Amino acid sequence: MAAETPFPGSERPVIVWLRDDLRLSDNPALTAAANCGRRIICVFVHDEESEGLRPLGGAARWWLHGALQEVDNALRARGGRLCVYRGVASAVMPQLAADSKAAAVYWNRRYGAGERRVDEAVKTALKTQGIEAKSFNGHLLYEPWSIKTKSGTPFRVFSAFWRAAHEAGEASQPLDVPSRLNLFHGPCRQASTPRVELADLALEPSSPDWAGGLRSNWRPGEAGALAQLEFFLEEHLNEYADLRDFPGRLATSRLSPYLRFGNISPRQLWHAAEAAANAATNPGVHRNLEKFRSELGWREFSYHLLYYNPEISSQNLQTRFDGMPWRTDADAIRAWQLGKTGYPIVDAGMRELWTTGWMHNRVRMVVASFLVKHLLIDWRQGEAWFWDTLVDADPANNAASWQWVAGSGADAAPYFRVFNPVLQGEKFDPDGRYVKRWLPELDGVSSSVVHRPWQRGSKVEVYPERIVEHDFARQRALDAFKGLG
DNA sequence: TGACGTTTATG
DNA sequence: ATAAACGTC
Repeated sequence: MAAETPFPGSERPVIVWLRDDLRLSDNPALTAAANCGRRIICVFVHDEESEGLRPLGGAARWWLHGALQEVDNALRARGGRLCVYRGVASAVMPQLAADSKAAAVYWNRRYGAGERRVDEAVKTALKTQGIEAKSFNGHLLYEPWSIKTKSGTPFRVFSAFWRAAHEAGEASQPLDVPSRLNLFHGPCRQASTPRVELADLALEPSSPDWAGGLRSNWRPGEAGALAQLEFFLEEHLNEYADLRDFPGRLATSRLSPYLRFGNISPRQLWHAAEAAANAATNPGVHRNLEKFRSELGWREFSYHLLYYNPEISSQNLQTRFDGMPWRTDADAIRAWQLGKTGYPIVDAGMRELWTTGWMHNRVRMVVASFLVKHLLIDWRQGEAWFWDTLVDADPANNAASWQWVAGSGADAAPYFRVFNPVLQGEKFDPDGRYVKRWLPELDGVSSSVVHRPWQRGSKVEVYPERIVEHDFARQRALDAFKGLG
């Protein structure tokens, strides 16, 4: 067969390398490519081989598939397509750039250690080939190196970090989808590495197909993100501060998986929330806006911690926790994973997670506290389960939040702060609406005992026995903490 | 972005 | 007698 030009056309194209920025709006790399006037090739490389890249969990893989599909659809609607490859990115990208005779490769930055190593290797290889490599900020309001203490060290306390972030200036305005995209629409051939179909990546579960609950609860991709944002701003922003902690109210934004894969950007949320607040007339608008923004702030802080603590998902930030006498208890872990601990608020959360790939934020704190403190099981076990089951499993947020709950984090909850799952349930799910949604065992149980079904008179016979009793577990956790010195 | 036992204030 | 307030984990 005669050799054919992999990417025909006389003019040298620009490659946009998409990663955790699966959107067309507010995408600085894409906008820069559009502005440079060259033809644009949009590329995704599925890299499961490079050292230091953590393989995605099952739920996240499902989301990634849907988000990539949506990017491809959006590009096709504009006369282009998404070119998908598989392999070691630091080899594939330079080869692809050479084969396509690209003038430049643009991407939005990542902040994990392994990801930065890969991106650095790509940049070095491209420059050796005389190809321009340029990176942008599409993932954060404030990149880690732009926020520092007066003495030049990274922040370790959220409130101080967030105050300094405000002083660093307002997040910049989001970019529109480029009005003119000169997209490449050819067959995406490459001489060295064959292009693959999205389905070839096998990101979706096949048999058994466990993704039904995910499919019926989520619509991955940019259009789904914008729809969810509009719904949240319309229905829930104006009661956000008061109701976000009540899992029965569905008052949170539910935007986390979209942020994780960059189906929407924090800059878009920052400014869209402000616009919605300005248009509202009810009292407390400012308080709700600031509360929502501070949740974006926690995400920023997590990325700050990840950048300065590359091993955050495997190493205690406070090394004294290395001496914690974690228990080995496979039965307890299994009961926790399955939502059969005997505590309704814990069990409801874990079943919501298993069914939908997501869990309400308040309940995440309760189930995490239960695993780490009541069961004395290493937070890394919980982090790993969340990594595999959450559609929003995020390299920064997941690890930083688990360490926060465990008490091993930088600015962590004190270890002696042990959530009482009964009181948390009664306080934040007073009518039992949330636990009943996920626990059919509790049908018809009165709200007065729905969070303590073992109590005499609750008439709950089928509910799992408590795997550990609260007072005992609390004391055991406090003793273990005291032993850390 | 807790819980809990104890003390103190108020009637 | 009950509820704030307080100290400790």
